[in-house]
Amino acid sequence: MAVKVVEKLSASLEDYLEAIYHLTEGAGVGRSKDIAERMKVSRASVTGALKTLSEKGMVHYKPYGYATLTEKGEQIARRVAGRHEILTRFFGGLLGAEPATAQAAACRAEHALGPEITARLMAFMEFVSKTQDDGQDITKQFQQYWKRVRS
Amino acid sequence: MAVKVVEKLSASLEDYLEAIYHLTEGAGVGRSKDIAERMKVSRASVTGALKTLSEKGMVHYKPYGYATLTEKGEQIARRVAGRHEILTRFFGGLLGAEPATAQAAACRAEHALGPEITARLMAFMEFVSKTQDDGQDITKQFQQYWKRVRS
DNA sequence: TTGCAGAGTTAGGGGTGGCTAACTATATTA
DNA sequence: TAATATAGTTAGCCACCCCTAACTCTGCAA
Repeated sequence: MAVKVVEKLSASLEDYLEAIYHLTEGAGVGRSKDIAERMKVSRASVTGALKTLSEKGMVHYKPYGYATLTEKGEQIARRVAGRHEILTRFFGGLLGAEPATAQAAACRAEHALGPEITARLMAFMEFVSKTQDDGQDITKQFQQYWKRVRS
Repeated sequence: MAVKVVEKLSASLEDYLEAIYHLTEGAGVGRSKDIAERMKVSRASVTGALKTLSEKGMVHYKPYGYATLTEKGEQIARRVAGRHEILTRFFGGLLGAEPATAQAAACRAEHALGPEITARLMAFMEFVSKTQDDGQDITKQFQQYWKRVRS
């Protein structure tokens, strides 16, 4: 009578869910080829991943058909995408890294964050965006500091 | 005439270097058994990793002997340990997560950060520790915000 | 010096996840 | 409707990294 409350997914499978999530946004469909292109893997790898995700009840998938997320899959995809987004804003917006650099780091780090850290980081970004001192927010202050400090 | 400027190591191998680095600090030696215990892997896994790291010129290692880092290995280990440390301070010190939670997340995230993000994060932590507003540093302000916001 | 406990290694196996090559299904278009 | 291009799958391979079981080495104690 094992009831799996939390499905543990590998970083790789999480990435597939996230890709499908973004591809199916706005009436799009999850085509194998597009997933492969987006993730820069072969179509064969996508097939394998879809099979695994299907077995885990994360995607609706039939051979030669489109892939769509199940409720469970979408839930996880949203969470991963959320982490990705918050990290991108942190690395890019606050720390001031180049968009591409911030994106890449976020994609790698998103799997490392648990709910606790995620919640706190979200609150922190909110806190930062709300705090104003002398008409200057923390972002601006740090950007000045960074300019001064890097040489 | 290929000159490997940057040796790419897997997250796993980086972890082994970091473990050896910490074990050999303060006149200690890198014993296989201790590495295994620290990393919670079997001794057999350690042997395999040491062999690989030795081939890559990261550790001095002879069967049945102690492991020590080469200059190249120590350089990488320092970098990884530094990232670990800065992330722990960020997650724990600034965001206020429990030490164990912060540690664990840092260990997972340390491999995801490139030099650019690392440098900026270090500067940010420095900036935070130096900034004082109304006799309150950002850490304290955020902790108050967090208390208010979480429910 | 011998023998034994504990440390270290080897052999073999499993899971994941990527790849290419070759095959099959689908869909488009003439 | 039949040919063909494109999308998708399958099969087989490799790399990584972990495991257990069984063997070997080393150093210490009797």
